[in-house]
Amino acid sequence: MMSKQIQISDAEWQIMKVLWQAPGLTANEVTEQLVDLQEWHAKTVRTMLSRLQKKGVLEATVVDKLYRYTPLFTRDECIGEASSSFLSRVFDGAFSPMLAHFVKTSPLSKKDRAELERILSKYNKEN
Amino acid sequence: MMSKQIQISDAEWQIMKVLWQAPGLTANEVTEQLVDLQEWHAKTVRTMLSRLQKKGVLEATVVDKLYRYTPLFTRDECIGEASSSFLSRVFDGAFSPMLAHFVKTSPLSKKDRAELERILSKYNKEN
DNA sequence: GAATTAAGATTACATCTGTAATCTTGTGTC
DNA sequence: GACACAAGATTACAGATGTAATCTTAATTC
Repeated sequence: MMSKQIQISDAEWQIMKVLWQAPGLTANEVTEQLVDLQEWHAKTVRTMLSRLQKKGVLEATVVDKLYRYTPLFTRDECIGEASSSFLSRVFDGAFSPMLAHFVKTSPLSKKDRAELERILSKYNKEN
Repeated sequence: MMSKQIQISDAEWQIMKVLWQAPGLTANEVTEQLVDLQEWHAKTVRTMLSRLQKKGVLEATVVDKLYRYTPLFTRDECIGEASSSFLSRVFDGAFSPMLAHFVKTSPLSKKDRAELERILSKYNKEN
């Protein structure tokens, strides 16, 4: 479980996404993954990695004299953190108004809605 | 419509919530509303109000020699902004994974779920 | 009218973020 | 072994944020 109060910033999320996809990359490998998408300088990526390590979100292990970075929390854990922080900031922590908002404003395809209904009914049965 | 790139911080959201509830309050009135909930100093509230005004989120009009603050955007507009920013940061902008996450992890009551299903089916009919 | 207040303006200051540049050091090259 | 290069460490620096304190000024009170 994430020990609360760990904040992952916008830019840091980009880094984390890469490392959840491929844990254990080196700084350079992370940079390569990002260069296509982002306009980040290699130095910038290194800064992010260090900060994330300092925050305790990443672990750096030396392999062949190079640091390899690995997330210490799962994507789901971090999503949970970010979500509840967002939820309390914007919706005072109330789930259903938030869901209602998203369902109302989102461009859900028929398929998306079917999926959601499936999930809902599944959870209806369970509790 | 909010002109994008307006960011409302955590603390600022607290202020905004008060003013959406009761537009046109003075700084002191806002402070009063918040003192029960938050531990904010009156000076802090004033700083927030000024910043929000500077950001163009609030408008300050002088009434009887006192500033009265009014939101320039509706709550829904700001929710929309915050949501899409959250959505793109955490879920790469993909709605249904986000919804699925929330539905799975949220402690929805039977009533909440019923409400959601109602909304879903309503939107199913519409498009 | 001198002193006190209270509102608002200005300033403060540490931390976090985005975005790197510079410094240090070990390693490989001639 | 002197030199260059690359990885990592340290430093930079402006804007945002949280959280106020101080300064200015106009109105209020003796």
